[in-house]
Amino acid sequence: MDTSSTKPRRSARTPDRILDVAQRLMQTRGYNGFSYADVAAEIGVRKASLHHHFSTKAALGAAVIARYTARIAEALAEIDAGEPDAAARLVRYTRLYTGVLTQGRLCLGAMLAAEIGTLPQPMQAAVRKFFQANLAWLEAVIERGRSTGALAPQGTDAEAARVLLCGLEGAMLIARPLKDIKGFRVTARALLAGLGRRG
Amino acid sequence: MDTSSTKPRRSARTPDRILDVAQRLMQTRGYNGFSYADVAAEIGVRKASLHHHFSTKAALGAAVIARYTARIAEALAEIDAGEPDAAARLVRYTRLYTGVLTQGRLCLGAMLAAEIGTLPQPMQAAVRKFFQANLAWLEAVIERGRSTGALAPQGTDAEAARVLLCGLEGAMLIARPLKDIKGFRVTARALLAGLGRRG
DNA sequence: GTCTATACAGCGATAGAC
DNA sequence: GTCTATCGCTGTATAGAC
Repeated sequence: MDTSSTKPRRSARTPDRILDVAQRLMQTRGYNGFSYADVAAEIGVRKASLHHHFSTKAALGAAVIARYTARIAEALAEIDAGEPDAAARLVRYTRLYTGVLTQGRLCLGAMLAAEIGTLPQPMQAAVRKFFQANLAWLEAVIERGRSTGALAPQGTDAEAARVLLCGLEGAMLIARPLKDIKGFRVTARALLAGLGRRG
Repeated sequence: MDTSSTKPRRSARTPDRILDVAQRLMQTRGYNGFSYADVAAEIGVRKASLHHHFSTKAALGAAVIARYTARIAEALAEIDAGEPDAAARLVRYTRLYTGVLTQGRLCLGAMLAAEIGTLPQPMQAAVRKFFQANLAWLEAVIERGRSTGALAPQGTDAEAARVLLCGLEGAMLIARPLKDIKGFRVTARALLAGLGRRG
């Protein structure tokens, strides 16, 4: 999932800059691994100023995941609009992940999934929504691919969607400790191959 | 990965009890999500006493991941000793994951992988070693399965090993926010099916 | 909208008595 | 090996001036 920001121009409004920095820190260090002090230092304001825009850390976290999910939805809609072929749609989907990983980031959903038990309740619900949206889109694409003959996965559409989502999120998760982005690309390709005609 | 403890009997020595509690907290809340105070309260001692056994939190964290990796190695050796068939070995491997998940825990490796950028350097290296050990074992099992005809995965043995590892870790990661352990089981089964004869 | 100043809780860690 | 006591720091959050 890219969508780190459409254009991280310095002239962005302060709330957006806060969201950008908070999102990057959440994707690299986790929700429990960053503080208002980190964000403030990077934006160039004082901690207290952040509270004017996002009253609590929980509110900031919720805003970040909400924007992230919305941007993913936009990205998926763009893929649908630009790619008629199901297999090509999935390739573009995996490229979203590659984009994030090459920035040294983890998918925000994956990071928050790991921390799920420590998150404020609204964020927990948002994480769940995020994965459900991804699964729903993938399932629809796979269904389409099966009907046109572009894809022939084993098992149900829902199962194939989940295998792909879990495989990509897991590959991203593991790529960073292994310091092996190339391995992620290979794994992503193998996952797509598994959905192919001979799958 | 189970190995939460061979026997969590209450009469265990204090260092072991500390390790047990710390491990469970690390698997449920993450390294950045628990404190000495949490462990001390649960063990029934004071924070200062923990420092007598593990001088720093980093040392405690390193001890937990080292023990975890060693126990996994034991579990894999047991599988090798007890199961000649490659496919059956993989089934037992996935059961290790199911055991952890049904305890409400995440694989320790997966949790620490998410937090990797915030961990003390020795822990980062240990996480990497953990995944390398898992991949090496899986690759050997898959190679054996291919040679006996029990398995016929697409791609190389290394690719198939990585797809399985990433798929299982990712499925575990996502199962908790989705509150869907059943979905994990289905996904694990689908991943194994993908390595089968028609794969 | 940003600042200074501050409150207050929690953190990891240490000293020294028992 | 465990305790009490405490240190220094960082965390989130608030009050009120500018």
